[in-house]
Amino acid sequence: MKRTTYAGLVDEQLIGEEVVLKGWVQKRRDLGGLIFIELRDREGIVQLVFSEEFGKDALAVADKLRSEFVVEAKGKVVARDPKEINPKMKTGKIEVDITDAKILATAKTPPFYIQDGINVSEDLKLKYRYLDLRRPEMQKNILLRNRIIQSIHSYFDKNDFIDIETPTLTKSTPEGARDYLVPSRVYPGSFYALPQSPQQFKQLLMGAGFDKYYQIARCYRDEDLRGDRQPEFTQIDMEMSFADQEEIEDVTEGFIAKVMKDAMGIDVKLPFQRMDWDESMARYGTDQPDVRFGMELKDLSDIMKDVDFKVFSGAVKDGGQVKAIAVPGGAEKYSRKDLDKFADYVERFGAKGLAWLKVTDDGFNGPIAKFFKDADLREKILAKAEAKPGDLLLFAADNSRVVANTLAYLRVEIAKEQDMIDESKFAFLWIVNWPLFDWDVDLKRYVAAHHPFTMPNENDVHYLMNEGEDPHKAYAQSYDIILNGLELGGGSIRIHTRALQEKMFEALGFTKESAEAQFGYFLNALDYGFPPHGGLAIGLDRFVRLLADRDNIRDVIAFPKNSKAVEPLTSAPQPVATKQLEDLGLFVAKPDGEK
RNA sequence: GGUUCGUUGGUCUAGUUGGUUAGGACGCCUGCCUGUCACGCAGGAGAUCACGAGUUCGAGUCUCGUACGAACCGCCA
Repeated sequence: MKRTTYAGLVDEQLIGEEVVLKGWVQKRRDLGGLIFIELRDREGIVQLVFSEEFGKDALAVADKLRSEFVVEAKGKVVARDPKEINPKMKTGKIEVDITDAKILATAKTPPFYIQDGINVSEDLKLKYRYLDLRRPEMQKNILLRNRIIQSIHSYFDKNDFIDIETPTLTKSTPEGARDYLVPSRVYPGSFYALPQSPQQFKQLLMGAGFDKYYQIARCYRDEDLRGDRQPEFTQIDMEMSFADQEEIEDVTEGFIAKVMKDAMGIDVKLPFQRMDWDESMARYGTDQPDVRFGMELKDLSDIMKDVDFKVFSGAVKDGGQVKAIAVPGGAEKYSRKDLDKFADYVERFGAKGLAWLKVTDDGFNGPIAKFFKDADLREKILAKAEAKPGDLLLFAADNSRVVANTLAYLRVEIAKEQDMIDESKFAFLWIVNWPLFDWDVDLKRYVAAHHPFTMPNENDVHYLMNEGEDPHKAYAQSYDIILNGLELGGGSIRIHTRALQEKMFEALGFTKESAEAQFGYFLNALDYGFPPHGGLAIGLDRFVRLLADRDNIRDVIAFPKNSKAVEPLTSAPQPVATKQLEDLGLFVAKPDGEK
């Protein structure tokens, strides 16, 4: 018997027709001489009816059916009696009277229900991922991911981009994340690295004259995991020659608009909002702001620099800042206990505490209110913080980094608690004009804010090229794209001349020799006529996750790793046979405590 | 590397001040049932309370350690 349609696609159009369906038993309801089976496949569920009057043998088969048995069934689609219609089911107006049925596979009782919204540990779901993936919500996520991928291919193909594969066995690089290494059998002691991104190769492809490149590329980073981070992940990677920042942003907006239309049926408004990095840090304390709500950070440093409250005035005098957010109506909503909890939490950002004031009709309330009795001062604070009676003012006073982290966290957390976010909105935003360098506190040196191939702003090139100027003052032609307060991806215009690229390495603390050793092949390539070029990469998993409205990217990846980078289904990683290690010339040190 | 929380039949969970037979729901098995759709009814099986040590007359419960899991910080664009 050949399948004629999917269970989930049987509808009123097919009434009177004979259909052959194949799928899994979702549910069996045995009423004796009458058995109902809910049959599930990737498109949905339909009710099958087994009774002696339709097929005696089929009824005997139905008697044996259990959850998750695989079954094929032939029967006639019929309209249900009006009083038997199930409005909760998409296929609830019809059912299939089964004349023939056959069990294709039996099944053990699954360790969890194959249905949406189950409350089961992530561990168990990952161990039986093939069962987890049978659940409709997971099927939906994976199908959505497919739709998005097809949409991306179609967009880039139509716009004359060329899909080119780049190696996954490549060279380790010192900058950025920790590499996954692959030992070489042919050269014992030497290693390939799995790419953190196809960055170098896509630039070389521009040098090769391919002009417009894209790839849906797997990338690998050996760092600890988070809800939105997996050790292997997928990037929508693209690069264009002879394009400036604006053209690359246009292409990106075009592809995002197409994906939103194809996968979600949503028309997004173009162009997206653009904001300078400096402004984003000042107003939101983060480079990935959620602009779906206000409650912005207000700088009160000037007002606070001479107040009696030493925590504030001292922070300003030490070169730091005092900033605040005003929580609308927060004076009532937040108790001292709630605020203590926030204070505990923000300690992890380095904050020494959390100062707050409740705004009343005639002054301030709270432990530090006594320092702010002066009416003039109060007016200044209220005006600057844009606060009114009934609001709660939350302050951070410290260096700019601690202040930003603390208030950025509180802003988002409180907005979530107070339902201030319109969840139906998709707020895309470009963050542009990044610093070219970042000071790394631990390494005590400058690192590339984006990566070492990023082009400085046209007007800042002199900081690098002229002797005696400070290269670290330069800003970059780089851009990140933010969706609902989460970084989707980013890119930059790249350096395409050897002279500037060498200066860049120099500014990052490379010696001529170390730059040559690490990136010599790339510097040499730049000698042979590279076009001006730039590009961008977007995290596919994160993008799909946001569109699927899930909390964790695991939900949009078929076989993800758990939070300890283990894949519970296969139990990878695993030790390997000594012979394999010998072939590779490897010797494994025993963990501490073992003999 | 660090912080916090967790681990009780297949699953989710209750478990009091440390006390006698570890309770419930769903699922599973058997039987009955021709209009169910969270089907119903009757009966039944199913637990090394993660592991190890300690305190105690007595530990699911208290203490310490270990393993595993989750979230977060560090790390990572």
